[in-house]
Amino acid sequence: MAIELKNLTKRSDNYSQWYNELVVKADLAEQSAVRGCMVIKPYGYAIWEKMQQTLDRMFKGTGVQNAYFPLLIPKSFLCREAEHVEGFAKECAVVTHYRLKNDPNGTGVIVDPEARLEEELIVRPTSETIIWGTYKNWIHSWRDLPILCNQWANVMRWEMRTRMFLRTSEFLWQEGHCAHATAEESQARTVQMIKLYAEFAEKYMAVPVTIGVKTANERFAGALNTYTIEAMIQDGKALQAGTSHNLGQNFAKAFDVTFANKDNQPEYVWANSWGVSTRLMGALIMTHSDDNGLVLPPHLAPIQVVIVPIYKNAEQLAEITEHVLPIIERLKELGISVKYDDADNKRPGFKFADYELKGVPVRLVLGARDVEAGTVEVMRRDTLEKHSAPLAGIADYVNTLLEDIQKNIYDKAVAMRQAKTYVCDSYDEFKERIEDGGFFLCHWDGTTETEEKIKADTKATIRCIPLDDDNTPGKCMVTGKPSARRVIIARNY
RNA sequence: CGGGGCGUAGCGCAGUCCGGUAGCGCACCUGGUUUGGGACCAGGUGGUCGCAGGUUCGAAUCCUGUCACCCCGACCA
Repeated sequence: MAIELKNLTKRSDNYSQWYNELVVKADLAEQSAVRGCMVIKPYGYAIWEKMQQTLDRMFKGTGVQNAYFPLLIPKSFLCREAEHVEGFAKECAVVTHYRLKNDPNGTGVIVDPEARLEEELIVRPTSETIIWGTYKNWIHSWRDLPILCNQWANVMRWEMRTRMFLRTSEFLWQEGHCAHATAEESQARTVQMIKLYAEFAEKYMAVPVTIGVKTANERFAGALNTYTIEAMIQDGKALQAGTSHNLGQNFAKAFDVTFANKDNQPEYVWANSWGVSTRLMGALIMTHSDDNGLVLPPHLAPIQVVIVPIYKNAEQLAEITEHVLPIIERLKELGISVKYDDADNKRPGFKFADYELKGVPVRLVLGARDVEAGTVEVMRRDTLEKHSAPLAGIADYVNTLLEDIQKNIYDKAVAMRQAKTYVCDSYDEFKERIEDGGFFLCHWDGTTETEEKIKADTKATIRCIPLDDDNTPGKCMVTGKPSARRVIIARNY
């Protein structure tokens, strides 16, 4: 198949199309028959699985256990927390009937009007309500706390406009829901989990992120505080990659979840919830990819090394394979996933392009020439550089190279973000420069009005109030009123 | 819900203005030659032109209606 990806550039006006085409051609996903939903194909899902496995390991290291709660939520549950229902009501899919029947007027089936549910069920947009409805029965005493549960699930938000991985009607995610005996413990857990997400993003995805707090405007519906990790995409836009919410006692009060504390006094429990979704796939793709396709970080690449033999006939292939097998064995010993592509229905040039498109970090090529010279050609996906290396000890060499690539693409992403992060004190200058994207570090007077003015004027929003140590006060860029510190303002996905 | 666009083979498109045998590229099948950066030659398979009406001897093309999907907004992780 001819791949035309190289004809696209990453100018911001067609970045979206470029991204879409990349997702489809790299065989990650495709649009489904259901509007706004996507089919994740095996290769795309393999990357998601790597993410899942890594996150799961990290969660378990903090004492979190996996559980599963129902897909359908009674409407009355969702309505219990006022802000929560306000936040999600506009985008919920609703189950109203439980049966179909043959259409009496012809062919096909219709919804049986007799089978109307007494109470409608909502397809979960998130699970706080059903989980707190359940936790109520689990929690009686301070000895039952904390409860640290996570679930891997799908959720549905009936978005008007969708984009593959970044915003689909149905998406896969993980949602953690913790119940604690004290406000301090719950707050500590909220921060712990956002930091865990940041570590995952930087160490495994090689995506640098900024940890921060959301403004009241951008906060999760029903939360006291929302912590976020914000990544920067190659076109300079921001992408919220994960959130952790301190829910205070809001949900405990809504669902009447109390426990007897050590003084035998009833007390509402303290809650937090945190999640990351298949949106991380979007962040991964948009951060590293180039015009040749995906660039996957070695720590998450389903195939870390591909070996392509060059041969003219079966005898040559047999000879090359003899040299390749020990390499594969040694790579596997080192825990490296390797694919030996000796298929003879595709020519080498096609394979090269195809594995580049799919972002495989390292390619080894072995032909008669190499066998004779005792060498192998090594190509690294991040820089597209190739060179010859000795066949002896090649697996260990590749092992080091993979770490090199991991570090390099992270450094590159950091440099890109650095180059597009600006300190700005003039609103006029801001309005002009925001058109080209980037993070703007600006002073803000802390009011929702100013935030909304910025949004109305420029379509940019306050992405977060960073958690870093730079707490220099100043004057609001817009109103001139006092500001405690700079915040990140950007356009976002 | 506003503003644009599109619907013709599995995919990407031309043909529509001006009605007259359904076309091209890729993919697929067969045979051969190839194989160190997306192979080439020859032959072949495949389509109720989104759907429903209408005009006409005749409609992918004109008229009316309708349904999808895509992009840009509003909304949002």
